This record gives sequence, C-alpha cells and structure tokens, in this order.
Amino acid sequence: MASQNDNHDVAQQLRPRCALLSRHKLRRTARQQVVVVRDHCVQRGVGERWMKDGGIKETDPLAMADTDYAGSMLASAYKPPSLLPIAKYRDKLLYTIETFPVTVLIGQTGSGKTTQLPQYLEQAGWCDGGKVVAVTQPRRVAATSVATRVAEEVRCDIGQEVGYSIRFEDLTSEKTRIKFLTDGLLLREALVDPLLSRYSVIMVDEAHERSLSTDILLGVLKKIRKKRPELRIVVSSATLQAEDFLNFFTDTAEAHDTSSPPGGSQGRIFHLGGRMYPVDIQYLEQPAEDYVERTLKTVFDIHSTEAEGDILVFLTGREEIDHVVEEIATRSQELHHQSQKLQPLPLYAGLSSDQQMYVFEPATPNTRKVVVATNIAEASVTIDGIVYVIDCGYVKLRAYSPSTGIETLTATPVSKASATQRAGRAGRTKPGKCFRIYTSSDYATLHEATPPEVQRSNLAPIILQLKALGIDNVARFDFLTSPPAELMVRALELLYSLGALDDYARLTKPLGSRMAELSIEPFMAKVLLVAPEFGCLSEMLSIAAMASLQGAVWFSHDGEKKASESARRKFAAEEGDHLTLLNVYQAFITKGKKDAGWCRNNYLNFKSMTRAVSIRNQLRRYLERFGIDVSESLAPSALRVGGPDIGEKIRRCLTTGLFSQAARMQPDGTFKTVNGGTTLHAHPSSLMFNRKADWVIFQEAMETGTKIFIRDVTKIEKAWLLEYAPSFYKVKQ
DNA sequence: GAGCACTGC
Repeated sequence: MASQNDNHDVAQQLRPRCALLSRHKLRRTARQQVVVVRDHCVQRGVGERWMKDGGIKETDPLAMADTDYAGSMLASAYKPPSLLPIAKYRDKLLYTIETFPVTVLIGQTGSGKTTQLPQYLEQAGWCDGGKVVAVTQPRRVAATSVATRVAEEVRCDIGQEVGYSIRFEDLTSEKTRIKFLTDGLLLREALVDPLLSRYSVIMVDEAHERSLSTDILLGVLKKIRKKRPELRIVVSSATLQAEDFLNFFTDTAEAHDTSSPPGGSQGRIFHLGGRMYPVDIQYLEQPAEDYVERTLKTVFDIHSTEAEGDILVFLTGREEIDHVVEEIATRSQELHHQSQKLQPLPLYAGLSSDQQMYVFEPATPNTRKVVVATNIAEASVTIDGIVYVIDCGYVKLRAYSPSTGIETLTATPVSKASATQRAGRAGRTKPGKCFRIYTSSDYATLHEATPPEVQRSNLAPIILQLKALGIDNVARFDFLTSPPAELMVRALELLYSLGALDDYARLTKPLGSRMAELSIEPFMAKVLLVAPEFGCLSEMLSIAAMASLQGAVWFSHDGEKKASESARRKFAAEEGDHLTLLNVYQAFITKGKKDAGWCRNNYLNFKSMTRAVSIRNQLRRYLERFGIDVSESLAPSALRVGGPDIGEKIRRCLTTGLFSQAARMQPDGTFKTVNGGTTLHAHPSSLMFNRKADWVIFQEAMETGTKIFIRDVTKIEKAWLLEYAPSFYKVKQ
C-alpha cells in the first residue's frame, strides 16, 4: 500500500531521533511528523505579557456548557451514579417535572443529567402504561454512546428497556422505556404521530447548541404541548439562554404578571450544581497582528513556563492546523537540552477516524500533547487531560445567501458563549488556564451567542417538513428565533419552482408530500420522483445516494495526489460529476464486492460507500411505499454510462431539479451564472476543473476566501433549461 | 488546486 511505504520512508528518516520508541509508536510518529525536543532557554514567562482575568466563576452558566458524552471514542471517567451532582436533587427535580409542564435544566459536564434523569423518571412511573421517555441529542454518536451507558447502569441489553434510534439503526423494542434518539429523527416521527403520543416526557438535550433540527423540534413541541397538557418537556440548556427557552414555552398572559415567578405555573428553570475546576483566563495586552504566529509562540511559552498538562489549540481550519502542527515540529527541533517533548496532533473532521484516534491516546511519558483542533473540539469531541487552552478567537461559520443561493464559509470572531465553552475545556480534570489570542476589549465586543443555524441556512428542507407536519402558515410558525424574511421567501420560491408548493403555498399532492417524506434534499427528491418518466430511476437512486455523501467519496492522502487522481480518472464520465458518481457506485457494488481493500486501492472511502448503499436502500423503500416500481433489471454491464442514451436521460432528469443552479463556461475556463453577474470556479475535486464545457448545472456553490467554487457539476444543453423550467427562466429574461 | 461542524423511521 502506497501510504504505508510513504510512512515507512519518513520513519526511516526519523529513526535516529526516535530510537527508543516502539515500532508502533514510530509509525505513529512518522505519520504525524512529530515528537520533538524542547528548549529550556526560553525565558519569558507567559504571564508577563498577558492580562489576567478573574477566570470562570463557578456560577457562570456559560462555563457549564458541555456535552456529557460527546466524545464517542473516550468515555468519561466513571463515577458511581450515587455520587453524581444530580443525585442530591433527585426528589426536587422529580417534583418540579411533575408540577410544571416545562423544565429548563442547567447542568454542567458530568452532572449526570443525560444519564440519570431518564432513569429517575422511569423509576417515578413516567413509563407506566407503555409510555416512553425520550431523550434527544443533536448527534448520532451521542445518542448511541449515552444509551449504551444507561443500558449498562440499568443492566439490560441495549434495545431492551433502554434503546436508541438513529437513521439506519433502530435498537429499540416493545420493551423500550427509555429511548435516546437524534432530534432530527424525533421530528420525522412527528410525521407519522403528530402528537408524539407514545412519549410521556421528552428531554431535548444540548438545546443551547441551537442546531436547525433542535430549534424546529422545540417549536413543534410547543404546539404539541397545547394539545397534550400531560406531556412533560425538559429542555437541557447549558447557557444563559435558559431564560429564553423558558420564556419561549411560557409566553402567555400569565408570564407578564410580575407577581408570579418566571415561567408562572407552566415552567421552571432548574440549576444542577456540579463541579468544574476554575479556569484562569488571560488576554493579550495588544492585539496580535498574526494570530496563527501568536498562537505558535504561546504554545512554546506555555511549554517552557507552565506546569505539566496537555494543550488544546483552537484554530479555524485544516490549512491553519496542518501549518501549525508542522511548525511546532520544526521549531522544536531547533531547540536543544532534551527534557520534555512536544507532541503536536491535528484534529479536524476531514481526518480519517484512525488519524483522529491519536488525540485520545495518553501522551507518551515525558511528552506534552498539543492537540490542534477546529471547532470539533468545542462540543463534539472531548479530550481528557487538557489543562491549557489557546483560543485564536475565530471560527469558520457557514452562511447561506438568500439572494444568490450561494453558501459562504468564512472565518468569523467567536461568540462569548463559544469562548467560554472553549475555555471550559481546560477545567475538566483539574484547574486550568486559557490563553485568548485577543484583548479583553476585543472580548467585550463579541456577540453573546453564535447566530442560530435557522438564521443562516437554506430553509427549503425545513419548510417542506413543516408543511408536511400540517403547519401551513410557516411564516407564523413559532420559531425560537425567527429567520430573516428573505430566507423564508427564497425557500418558498425554490419549493414552488420545484412544484412542491402550489400557488397558495400549499403542499402539492402527491409530489410535494412525497418530497417531504424522502430523507434527501428537495431538489434531489424532485429528481428521484420524476426519474421514472425519464426511464432512469435505478441509476438516479444511486446518484442521489452518492450525492448526499457531500464529497466524502474520495479518500485523499497527502503526497499521493497523482495516484488518487489517476484512480479517479478510471471512473470519470465525460458528462460530469454525477455520472462519475454513478460509475463509482456501480463499480463498488459489482467489481468492488463491497470490499474495503478494493476501496483502498481505488482511493475510495469505504465507510462512505457503505453509507451510500444504506441511503439507497432507504430511498428505494420510500419509493416502493409510494407505489413506484423500482425496476433493478438493468444490469450494470448493459448500461453504457458515457454512452449517449442513458447518460442523456440522466442529465435531463437532473436538470428538472437543478435548473436554478445553472452556469455557462467562459473562454478562460471559469463559469458565469445565468444572469451573468457572478463568476464561479469549478472545485478542484470536480471533473469540470480541467475540462471543457458549455452549459452546466451544479449542486453546490460555496464561497471560501475570494473564490466561489461549484461542486458536483454536470454538462447540460441550454435548451433543457427552457424545456424543464419555462416559468423560472421566463421571469429572468 | 482545495471546505467549519452536524444530520434525516
């Protein structure tokens, strides 16, 4: 395998310095290009140039923001349930939930709220009569890991009394009384059971993260509550937003009565105590000119002046992280006087899970770990042993422009809530320190919280789902935070142009309601539902499944760009990326025999490919339920992808969903949108990056830095746009 | 020549 050879070469070069390491460690070392020696001579103390701050006080609710079981790979240190902070509040908590329909729970890391409260509720009889206690999580890994933990505590097999349900994995049974699930999945359950009637208590965990589906779920729960007064809602929040959540649910005449406590007879905020170690926060005295460089210096300052303990560095993206990891390795070599070593480790979502594992392994003796991470380490992944945090003050945020339909991904100053959350990562196991690469006056100008996703996303999928839930007047839907009107208008226009909504913005039948049911983006749902008319349903199912992987198909290795390029060329279809994806899928199913080794040889991500098979199966089941005949009779060999016939059918079919995302190639190889106003570049991962084309449609446009890249690009004919979207293009011309 | 993080009976 080429990658191993490469690593081996690097390992050979490193051998003299790493003679004492085991072979396994050596390979690790080589892959990370790390393990270096530091100098004692750096004299300046970190504290000299830093403004001191009082640190996070125990009463600061922001400091408590955390996920109990966010890290899938590393369970928190086990504490007997009876010793958890929540234990002493058991009776009071049960009384509050019994008395008030809505409870907002504030609890910090390790308080036990996620694992213990469901058990208390079950013991108190909330599961009598076949009712179920539901606990939602924003992430799949959290739902599975916390369910597994609770099943262990209850001493049942997972899927019996305690179970979980996430997409493609339902480990529940008729006996299940406590059920963990993703919030997106609970929303989907509401399509079948609009009042979520099997649940007696619904706990929405990590609500402060304000994910799109959490926000919508809360709005739906507020509606359900009016028809089900016996339902109990527990919102677990870890931030100052607790009062916003309470006000949201109890916003009635009574709430304005100043003589009654906040929440009136409808709700209460419940503070769980708990322990978090103090974190000493230090700011820059002067703003940094180059925060990456300043971050690097801070790493070495900490290493030379501070006591033992690992460092967690927050940066914005892969490029910065790779640079900093390399620099730490290089600069450490310049230092002499062997003492404690520095071990920089990168952490971002784009790494394979093997590569991510390294950050969870304890540092080798006499070594200080420096984990250089994106925001993934803020909530999704928890690493033990961190004593120092360096916060660069920025995060890359995604936003959707309703006027252009283009997404942007830009580095933005973090919010105060985010900064507090990052700092808190230093105080998990003992008192820690947080170094902020900005001044305290910069901090004062930060927003309180990151704008929720509902204010910066394409709302078409959500609007479609709300319509399917019977919420016709989406403009009056009770959003926790209202999205900008332009986002709503754009989403409605898009759904109308796809034929999902009629002139009165009502869901069309069967097209609109079926689109809502398909767990796939609206434009692709439309494409799938019209595919039978084009005679390419089987192929389109594969394309839809592959396209929803969103670029995670190819496995790229540094230093092997050429090899992976030529591997990709084997699957290339002249007509563009969608047909190439089809070729990949069909090769995986037939030649690949669903084989991990075959994937590796072709630089394909095996996990993603397996997921594509699951998605395809799920989509096929939906279509069959609609009564659509999914004929799989076409043998892949009979299907000459790249040939004129089926390829054109597929491209025409794609145009019926993607017509609004069309562009024309210019002589210089860039693209211009239909109205001619915007210049687009083919993303280097696209086949169209170095090929000629005229008109194309694309699935995604994203602005990063100064360029706008389009991904998943397919050639079409201009005439098709007018043929399949006459009203859309008449308006424009 | 390159993109933060999540997710769907």
